[in-house]
Amino acid sequence: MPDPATGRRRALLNETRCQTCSLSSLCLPLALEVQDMDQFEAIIRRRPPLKKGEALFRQGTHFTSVFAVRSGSLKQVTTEGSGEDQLTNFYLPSELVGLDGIDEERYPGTVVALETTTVCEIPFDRLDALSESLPELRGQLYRSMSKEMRDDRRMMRLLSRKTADQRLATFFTSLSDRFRRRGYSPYSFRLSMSRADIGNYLGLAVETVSRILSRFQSQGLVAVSGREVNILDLESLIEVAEQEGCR
Amino acid sequence: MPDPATGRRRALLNETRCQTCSLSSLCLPLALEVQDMDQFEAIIRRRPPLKKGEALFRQGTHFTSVFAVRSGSLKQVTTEGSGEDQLTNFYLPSELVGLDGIDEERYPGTVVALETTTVCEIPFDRLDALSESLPELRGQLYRSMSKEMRDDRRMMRLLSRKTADQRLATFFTSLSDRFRRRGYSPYSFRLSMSRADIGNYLGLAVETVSRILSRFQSQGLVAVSGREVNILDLESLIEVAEQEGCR
DNA sequence: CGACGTGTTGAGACTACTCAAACCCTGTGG
DNA sequence: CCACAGGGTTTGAGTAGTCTCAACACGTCG
Repeated sequence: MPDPATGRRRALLNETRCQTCSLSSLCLPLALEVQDMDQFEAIIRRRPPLKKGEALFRQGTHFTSVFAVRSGSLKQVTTEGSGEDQLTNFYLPSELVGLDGIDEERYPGTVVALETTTVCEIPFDRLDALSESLPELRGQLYRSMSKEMRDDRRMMRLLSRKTADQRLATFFTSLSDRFRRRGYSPYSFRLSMSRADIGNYLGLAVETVSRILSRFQSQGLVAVSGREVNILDLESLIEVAEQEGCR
Repeated sequence: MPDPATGRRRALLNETRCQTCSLSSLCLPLALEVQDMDQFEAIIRRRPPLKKGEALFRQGTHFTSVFAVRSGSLKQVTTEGSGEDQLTNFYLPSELVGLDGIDEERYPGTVVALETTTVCEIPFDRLDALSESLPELRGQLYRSMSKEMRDDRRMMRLLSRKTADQRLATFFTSLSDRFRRRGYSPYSFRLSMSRADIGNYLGLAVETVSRILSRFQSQGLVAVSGREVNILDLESLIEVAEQEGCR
């Protein structure tokens, strides 16, 4: 009879195998050959699952690792001065958290789990060293950072040019797309974030988020019940998100 | 008597020497040892100066190189859909342009010179290859990208939480700081961008920019005459930029 | 059952936008 | 040398979208 503790340990080890991970086609080692993946897996550290509301790391603490989301979701919140918080990002499975901490060697925001969440910890010094001998890994790292910069620019455009309606529509179509890419339904999903989070992220008051959601519902674009979302007319939603010259 | 053409050629070559460049302490090779810098210089390509209004590259064209600004300034403009342009960044000397094109291998925006501008072209495949053998270069590249991500987050905060006054004040204090770091006066400088550019960047109408500048002037914070700027009270300007709970 | 967190709805206020017109440089051509 | 055109900038008046404040509804958990 096998020792249950060892069995559990082996199971945990197994879970960190990138080769068996369903996200491998989206995650950092995506471009790696099988033999290289072993090296990559060797530097990954397992983390116990985070409970809802738990912090992965806090703003200002020393930067040591980046993290790949394995399951669940997180938000990044930055507190500047004595002002109020700014929610700068939501992270879904396969996405890389913490890359913006490299420069100053401190995390520029607190990252909090929105639900039970598991992550792979990737110590950055080891990752950097490994990226020396694995050009594909290095390339993927450059691409990840570059993509995040592009996404940020898109967000800046949203915040400076789009109306509240367009922002919400963009938020939902973008979420839908991210779920689709990860193999989930693009039409039906559960929001792990509160209305307040959405508002903070999109630069809108909670009330505005709520109002517009109600209107979308009455227009037959979506069916929202609490945090449960059904997208009824993705086409029109995309149209709202991208309509121009509204201002 | 030396051939004037060769002389000119030699002068051009000389200008691309990082070791004699006044920006070396801010630029990409900042962390390199003298012997490594030679290797880095070997991959840099000289570009003829850009005239005001000329494009360094256009949105959607194939990504090949990143560029370090040597003198002058540029703006990055992204056109999405058939909507209007969004100005996503201004680039000053020593800053790196084009990093957001790595991911999709296409430049996500058109970058245009705001005045006569010289840049160093750094072919990315060569840079990537060199970053394999020069850990300091690789680290600096990671840091540059990470910093740009942090700056983007700060911009998102500005766009979603700050009033028009705060945005303008932030814009000026930030410019002032960037000039100071580059050895120019932090109090007196010439804007290379138009009011329209500033408005587009900050998510404000031109008229709003103009109005608030007039008010800042009457409040004794700055003296503005056309594109000539004198910061009279940097302290107060910073205070305006960071005041909280204004909304 | 009551309390709390979360979400919804309503009314009024305010910031920044749009439209419109005037102003001011700079360069150009007579 | 001046008149004039044209872009960029400033100022004014009215409007509209979003915020704030406030009350209320819903659901969950002790």
